[in-house]
Amino acid sequence: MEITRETDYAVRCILHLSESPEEIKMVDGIAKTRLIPKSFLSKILQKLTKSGIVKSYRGVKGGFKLARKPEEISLLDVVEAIDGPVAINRCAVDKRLCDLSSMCVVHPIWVELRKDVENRLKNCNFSELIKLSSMK
Amino acid sequence: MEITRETDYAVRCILHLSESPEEIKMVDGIAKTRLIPKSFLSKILQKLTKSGIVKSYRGVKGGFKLARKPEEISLLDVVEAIDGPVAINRCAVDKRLCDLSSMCVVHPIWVELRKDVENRLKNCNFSELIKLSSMK
DNA sequence: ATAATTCAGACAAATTCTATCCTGATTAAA
DNA sequence: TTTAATCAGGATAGAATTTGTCTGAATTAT
Ligand code: SF4
Ligand code: SF4
Repeated sequence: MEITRETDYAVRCILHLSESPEEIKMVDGIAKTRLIPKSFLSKILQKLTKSGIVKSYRGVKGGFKLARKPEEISLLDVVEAIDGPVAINRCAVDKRLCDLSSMCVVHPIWVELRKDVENRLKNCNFSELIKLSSMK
Repeated sequence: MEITRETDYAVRCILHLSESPEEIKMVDGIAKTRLIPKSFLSKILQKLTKSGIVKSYRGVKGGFKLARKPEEISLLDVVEAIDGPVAINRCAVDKRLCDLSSMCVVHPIWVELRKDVENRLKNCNFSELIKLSSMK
């Protein structure tokens, strides 16, 4: 039960952009400072753009910057943008995916755990994370 | 971020065995009543045996039964036996898996979330789950 | 126009998931 | 002692997902 590297890369990337939310940054620079394969990051940024977390600027002097303020972006936003819903178990996102769900005693456990994980991720925004890094 | 089907099957299986902890049950019967592919369940039961959750009995009238009481088996035990550690993110199980971990501000978040999920799963044992099913 | 940059999609290697099958070992019972 | 039932372990394999790469088209500042 792990997030993918892709998701971790996305988090690194948003972290990077959060450090100077006004600046437009290029894929190449982000990739190098955050140790992410460049062309892979390119794809990730497309997803982040589609889900409205970053904004893209094409052409010369183009690049990416946050679409909203760091405090308005949660870890959950980023994780869901890349990996889809944090399901924990498939039935927790849609009962109908399992024929046993109506009589299954474990089902409610997964549903509850899912909510819990989601809440924790939702309560963690990138403004807070950045503050932690400036304290070093 | 999901458990695998294999893990879900394992949980179903332990649930089944927990309903009559003294009885030795055959793969075929468990597979049929819990809707698990038989040969796959066979493999799963091998893992559960190796990790000491169930005991196997070979030969005629052989099969499987729980190695300890249902209240002494947690969801975490089963999940870990099949899927390995509940990592949430790779760095949460071993910092050294990521070169950035020493200066990463997200790392502690994953570590904490991991502990939290583990505790929830640890606090859920199969005796409690069975009680829920008998209340229907 | 030109150069720089993202966008979109096709492509593909590696890994993991989801099994199946076969042979051999073990055991209870006839 | 023979036989049938049952698990153990390993080989195999298709499907899905992960983890990327590459290329050409579109866009834009200069
Ligand atoms: S068996 Fe229960 S826990 Fe497993 S997928 Fe079905 S409903 Fe969910
Ligand atoms: S970048 Fe941070 S969160 Fe991601 S794997 Fe490395 S230490 Fe963990």
